[in-house]
Amino acid sequence: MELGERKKKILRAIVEGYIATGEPVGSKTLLQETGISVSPATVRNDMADLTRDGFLYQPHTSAGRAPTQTGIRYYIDNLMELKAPSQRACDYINQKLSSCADTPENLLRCAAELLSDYTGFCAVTTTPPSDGARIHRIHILGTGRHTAMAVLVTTTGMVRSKLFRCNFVVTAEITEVLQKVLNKALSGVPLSEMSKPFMQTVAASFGELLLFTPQALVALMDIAQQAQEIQLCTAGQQRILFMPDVDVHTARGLLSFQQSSEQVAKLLFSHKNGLRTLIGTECRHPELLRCTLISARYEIQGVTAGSVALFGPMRMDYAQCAGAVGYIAKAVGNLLDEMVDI
Amino acid sequence: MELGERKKKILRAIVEGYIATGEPVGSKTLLQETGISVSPATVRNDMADLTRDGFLYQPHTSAGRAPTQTGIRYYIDNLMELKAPSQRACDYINQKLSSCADTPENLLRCAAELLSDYTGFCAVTTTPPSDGARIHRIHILGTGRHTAMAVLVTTTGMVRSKLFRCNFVVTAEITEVLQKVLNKALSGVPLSEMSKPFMQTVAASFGELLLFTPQALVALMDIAQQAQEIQLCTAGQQRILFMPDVDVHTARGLLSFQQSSEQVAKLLFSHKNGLRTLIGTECRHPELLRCTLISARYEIQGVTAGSVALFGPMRMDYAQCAGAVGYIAKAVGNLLDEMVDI
DNA sequence: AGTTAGCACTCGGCACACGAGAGTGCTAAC
DNA sequence: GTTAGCACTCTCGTGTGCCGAGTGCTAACT
Repeated sequence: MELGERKKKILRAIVEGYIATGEPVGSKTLLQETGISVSPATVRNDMADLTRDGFLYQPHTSAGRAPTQTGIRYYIDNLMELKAPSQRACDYINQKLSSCADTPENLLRCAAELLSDYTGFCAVTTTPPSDGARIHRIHILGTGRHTAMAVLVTTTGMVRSKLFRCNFVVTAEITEVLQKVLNKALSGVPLSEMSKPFMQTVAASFGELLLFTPQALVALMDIAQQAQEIQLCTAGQQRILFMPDVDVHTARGLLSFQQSSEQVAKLLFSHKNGLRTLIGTECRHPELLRCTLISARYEIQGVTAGSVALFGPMRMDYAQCAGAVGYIAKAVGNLLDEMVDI
Repeated sequence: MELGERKKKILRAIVEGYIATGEPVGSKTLLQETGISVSPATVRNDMADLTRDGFLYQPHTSAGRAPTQTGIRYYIDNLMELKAPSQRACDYINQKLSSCADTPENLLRCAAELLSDYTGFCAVTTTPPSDGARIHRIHILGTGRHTAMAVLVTTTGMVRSKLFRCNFVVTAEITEVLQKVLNKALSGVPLSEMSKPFMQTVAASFGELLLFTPQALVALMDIAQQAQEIQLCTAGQQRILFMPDVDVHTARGLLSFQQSSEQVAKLLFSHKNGLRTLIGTECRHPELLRCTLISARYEIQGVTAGSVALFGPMRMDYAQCAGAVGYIAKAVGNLLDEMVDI
């Protein structure tokens, strides 16, 4: 729906006023706080139209107007001006992120913390998905008399490790042989193929070595499994209880929702690129009915990869928060670009 | 203070009634639900005494009595019978714990989850402190063109790793030499000595190799640092919002408190062995004013090590929860005993 | 046709009162 | 030391009345 200029101004003023105070905005206060020079009655007429068309609602007859979800959506799509973080904030963010850029996990943890600190809401970042990653190299190290460590390096540069117990005494000779055999058998194998049946056929080919390999194979399978899962970094969950307009019920819902990593990952990956804001029912999840989710996909080498996201209440400074999410997603992408190294 | 038998019975009935219902208990209901065969008036007299002595309080004149913190403390110390988990629950716990007993971290994460699931409250476990641990062995692996991985095995069997970037191309020859040199220089060194000045003197002794070692040394220093810190595993934080009698203020306090790992670790390690229950102000922390903390130290090879703990509301089934904390701490200790392997 | 002034109207929030019910403390008798 | 009886206190839910903010409508104006 196309709105007239004045109605746009009024809608914008109401959305921003409501965001700032949490109170429905009346025709009189609206005129005081904007430069619009018409009478309150005119504003009321426009407000009545906007209410009829679903952009505003009245909590009760003698209250002002607050924006509906539709109204906020229109504001975001047509009226809002994205606010990038200030120069000082950008400098701070870049400096912090660079200092954590040793591994992707660390960088993403740091990014989540920064975003949460900056906005005061709950931030979530994801590692890049490992689509099509293959096994690049395997290391086997002895770490104890009966324990060893399997390290898996993928073609995407990801490194994951896992300890496993052995029912034989671990010696340098054995780990060396194991490592050689495993690399020979598994180098180049896609992570997605590291299934139980496949491992059994691999194990069958080991002949007399079979005695020493089972635990290592199980560990490698676990690592491959785990490496394919998207890792989530969450920061500022405790802030959920400090968010404006968040009642216990909403807080419970949001916390419960975030307990399921799969659920969160699925939601964050349900848009393909750029910045997206979902408000209330747009999240398509009953537990997020009163929440906002702002998320951005970051890119590595020009390809859409992981996600940077912010969970907040329905009433938030969308312009500022979306600006921050977008900025941090870009920064994370750039740093991960530099990190690619195989 | 020594109480008469009937008063003990009455206090116990009030504490347990209050725990079960959350409502102050009246003289009449008390008689209905216990086998005490005296008149309500007698009970009222005793209740008046118990109130005067600080064990009970009245929210208002026409309400029954609820236990004060002093009353609950007396109940825990003198009246309560610890309830161990049922045979079935024990079997379940043991089976779950065994299946996670590959690394101490995993086991403790699993223990926290079990404790939280069993009680419905928020559980925290800690890894054993690494007092006096020394470097047992160091592995250096190439993981990318410019990245490598340092793995540190301590004399206590702990294994920790960290990736680091190198400003030279990482080859098998270099990692092998590095590993040899680092092991020679650092094996047997206590983690607590891995400080910056010490590392500088070590670096100085490397001669021409100096070019290749700085990043590895920094990584090892970081690992040593990190390995000396107590790791906390927290489970069921989202349950804080579902606990009975927990208002938003208390929930905020508890969540904020748990944000600081040092703070939590300090509190958990402030008793030396066995089972401890702290209620309300006994926690000596304003944010835990309305909370209960039940914690137990587990032992490895007969020596007090880490801690298993439960954060809950003031009103909880102390007998059951303390029983569970105690049981799981024992189970964790036993499994860690078996895991020691150097 | 759009804008404005005026005015009656609606409704939430607050204060207050009132009765019912639960549970007590006190007194006098056992 | 224990008990029965009774008056008392306090919370909670309900109902009433008033205030004020903000509206919608109508009629007049540009």
